[in-house]
Amino acid sequence: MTKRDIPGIVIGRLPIYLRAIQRMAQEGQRVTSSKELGERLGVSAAQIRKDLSQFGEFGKQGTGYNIKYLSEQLRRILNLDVVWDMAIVGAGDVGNALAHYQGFRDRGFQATMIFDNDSGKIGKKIGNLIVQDISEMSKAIQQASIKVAMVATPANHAQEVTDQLVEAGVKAILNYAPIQISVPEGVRVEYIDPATHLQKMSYYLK
Amino acid sequence: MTKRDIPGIVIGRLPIYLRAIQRMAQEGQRVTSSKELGERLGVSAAQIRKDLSQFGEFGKQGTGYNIKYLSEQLRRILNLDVVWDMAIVGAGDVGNALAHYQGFRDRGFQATMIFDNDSGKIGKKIGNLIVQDISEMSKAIQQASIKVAMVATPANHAQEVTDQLVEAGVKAILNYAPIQISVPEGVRVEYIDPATHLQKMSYYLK
DNA sequence: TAGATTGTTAATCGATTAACAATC
DNA sequence: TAGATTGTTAATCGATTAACAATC
Repeated sequence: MTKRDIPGIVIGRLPIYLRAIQRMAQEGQRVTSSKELGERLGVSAAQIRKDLSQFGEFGKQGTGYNIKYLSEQLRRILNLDVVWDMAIVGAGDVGNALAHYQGFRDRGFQATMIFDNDSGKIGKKIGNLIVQDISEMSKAIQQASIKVAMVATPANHAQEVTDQLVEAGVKAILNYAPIQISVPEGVRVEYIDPATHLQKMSYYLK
Repeated sequence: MTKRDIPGIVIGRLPIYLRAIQRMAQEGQRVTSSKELGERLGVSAAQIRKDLSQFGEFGKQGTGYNIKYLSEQLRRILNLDVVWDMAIVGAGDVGNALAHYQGFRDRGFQATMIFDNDSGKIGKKIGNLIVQDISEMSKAIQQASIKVAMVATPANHAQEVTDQLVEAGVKAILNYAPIQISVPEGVRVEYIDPATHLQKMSYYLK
């Protein structure tokens, strides 16, 4: 099943919009406009209206967008009306920080498993997870029907770990290893690599 | 001073190219082509040639690009022929992982300071850094002429911390707090928020 | 009603790709 | 020489913005 053809760049902005309006909601605000939201995010009002119009009509002329309603709609569109269980692969510093991170739950995700291949770490507790042997990973992920994983291994293990995850049925991978990984059609990968962000900024630095 | 007008989207791809060819170099490869690099990264060969041609002529017809030479050139373009000192703000799980992260050094950066406002953390050692009181931050950053910082505080402190960093002369901020921050002209900000990446993927998840 | 703001269309702008002469 | 691949131009494609009728 392929989604109706909405550009990936639009999909990528929806979580940004959602984050901003959820913050507005927290601050007690009830209504916003494409103008206000755009100013807060540094994007044009027209772009916000255009993006949202791909999915329906969520605003009212003259008044703008009801924050609670728009927030519900965005969460529905992004499939965030459920909480997705996640596996973490790698129990080093990054895996550790991810296991402790409190910010996922409110935003539709929770880490429920963490794996490593280091016998010194297996069985240890990190947050409320117990580090499992990576040799158990495939079985555990299949049994729990896990669809989302975060890879926090060294670069040289990222591809083999990815292959195992895909084999076990994972469909979305957030890769912290500083290397491009390849996956079959139908599996999504996003990358987090602080050094590439820093390097992009250092271009402007002198 | 403004750089000659090269699109930010091009600058953003250079670190990706650099990462890939440095890996090729590690694997002992001497030469590559826009075709090979493109296939590895999932971008078109034409795009790679076009991007690189913004900065000079780095290849040879018939043979391609010398990896060592291209790598040097990219590092020069990105101002990575020096190591940039960085400050970390926030000594929670994220700050801790950043302080321990071994991957920066090879890529042009090193964390040399970490700050927190929790008296229970101040004075403690994280990796080879000692957590300093955030009230000392401005002075310390100015004295060391630090230009790059990573913000790893809760969202509600990110803006005030940013203001202090900018005031102290920081020009590039990597923000891990899940909130948009505003900075004056001439200061760059990049964002890392795992939840937005996950939410982008979950759109495609059912 | 008057003012504000939406959703949408058409115009503009910018980025990507295809094609190819040059040349190693 | 023949084959490969660059750097660059022109064509295509896609994304953003401006403008405005509709309407709350």
